[in-house]
Amino acid sequence: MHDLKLIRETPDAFDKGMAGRGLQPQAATILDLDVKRRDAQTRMQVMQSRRNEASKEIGKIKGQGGDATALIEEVQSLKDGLAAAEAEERECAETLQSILESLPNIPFDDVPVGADEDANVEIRRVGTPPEMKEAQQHFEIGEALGQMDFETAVTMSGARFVLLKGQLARLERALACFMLDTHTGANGYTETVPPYLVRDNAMYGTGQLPKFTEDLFHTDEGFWLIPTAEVPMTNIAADRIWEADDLPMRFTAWTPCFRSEAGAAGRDTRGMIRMHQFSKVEMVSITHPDKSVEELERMTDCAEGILKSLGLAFRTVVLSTGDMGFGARKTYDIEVWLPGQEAYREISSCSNCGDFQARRMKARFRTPGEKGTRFVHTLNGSGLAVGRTLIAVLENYRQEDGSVAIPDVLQPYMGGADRIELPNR
RNA sequence: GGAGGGAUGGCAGAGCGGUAAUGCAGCGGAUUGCUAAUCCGUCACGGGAUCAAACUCGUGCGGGGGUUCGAGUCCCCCUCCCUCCGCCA
Repeated sequence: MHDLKLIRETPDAFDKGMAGRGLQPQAATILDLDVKRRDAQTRMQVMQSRRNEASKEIGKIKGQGGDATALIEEVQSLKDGLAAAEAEERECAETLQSILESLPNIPFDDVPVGADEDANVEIRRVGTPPEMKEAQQHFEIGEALGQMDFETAVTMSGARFVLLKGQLARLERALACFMLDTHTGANGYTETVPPYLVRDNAMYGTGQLPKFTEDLFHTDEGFWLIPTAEVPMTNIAADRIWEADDLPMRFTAWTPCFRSEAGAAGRDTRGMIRMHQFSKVEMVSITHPDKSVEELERMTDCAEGILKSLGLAFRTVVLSTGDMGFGARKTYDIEVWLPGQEAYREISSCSNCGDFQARRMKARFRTPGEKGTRFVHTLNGSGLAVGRTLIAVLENYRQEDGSVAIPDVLQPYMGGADRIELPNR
């Protein structure tokens, strides 16, 4: 949600932000509506003022047993004009609201301007992709191990689902536990187990609604399945006034995520890169407005730290203005090296949303000694997508004999095992 | 699933057709002074005015309709919360 006052004050900066998103200038339309709305409001208020005054008078006269017929008729005569002004004011306000809530957030000035991912800028590369004689894709490896079963998943759920078994199932759990332990330990996040089903207002708060319903799953009872734990964890701050001392709040959770992938038909159809259901360890920070810029660096560092611990090569890119998500002002994507694809693929996305979500969900804070409240800033980042991390481990740690080595830091979580062997047949 | 109760400012809490009490917290000020007390003001959002204020008008009692000169209050619809019973991990 955008701040109308800000648009009034700096319409050019607003349009520049929208241009970066590939949108036409919006400020003129918005401000025109704003002027119309205020004009209608002013006319409305003049009539309301007269009505209130007369009504008070009527009350007084009637209380004294007098005749107020003339005044009553006057108020009656105001009705049509008042109703018209009210309708106009309301119509403008609703239109304004629907425009403001459907426009994406304004990118920071240091975000590269561009239409799509081609304009993203790589800012660092960490680690070296391993030399491999014959790299395989994760589904080849997983199926050879006999522990990654797409066929069975299809029979019960259709495409974009997978059944993991045995040590691969455990590897998923091991990865998630390792990530959670790292974030709740060294990184200072508070672990949560949030709801996986939420209502409209929560989805509106983080920006999935009203525009992106087609990406979501919905139940007959009116719940939405969370596409990321960002939704329930960010909404922890919703509709409250916090104390400045409460900030920053840092939450993490390991949850399933549900996405319809409506716009992704035909993409990543093989394997478990793009699933309707996947698990992810998410980080959310609720910060003071002055701290969100540095918090994004911190959060990205936390995500990268997991990859470093796992010994996986990756690169970090800044998304261009056209490639960023709806609510973000700046986003870092972390892409892990997948030998089977000979490509870096997204495994984490860390975003600073500024006050965009906070405004939608009325998440505010108060500072002692200051009057009034301000909106908090919200950030979210994957730390990491567990399914894709599992893929990365399989492809990067596959041995020439077909077995898969287990990274050192995961071995305690795998019952001490140091590799996953091919089945004896 | 059945039966009830409720939603009012940051929080607590009155009001039942005639300008939204009061308390606590916060903010501004005054005063006395010793680990704070007392008093006054302020205390949501929006419009107008202003360099900015003072000022002024309006809206706001979960949301939306209706009745009325006038609705927190009466009527209708919806949402959410709570309690009890039933069922259940």
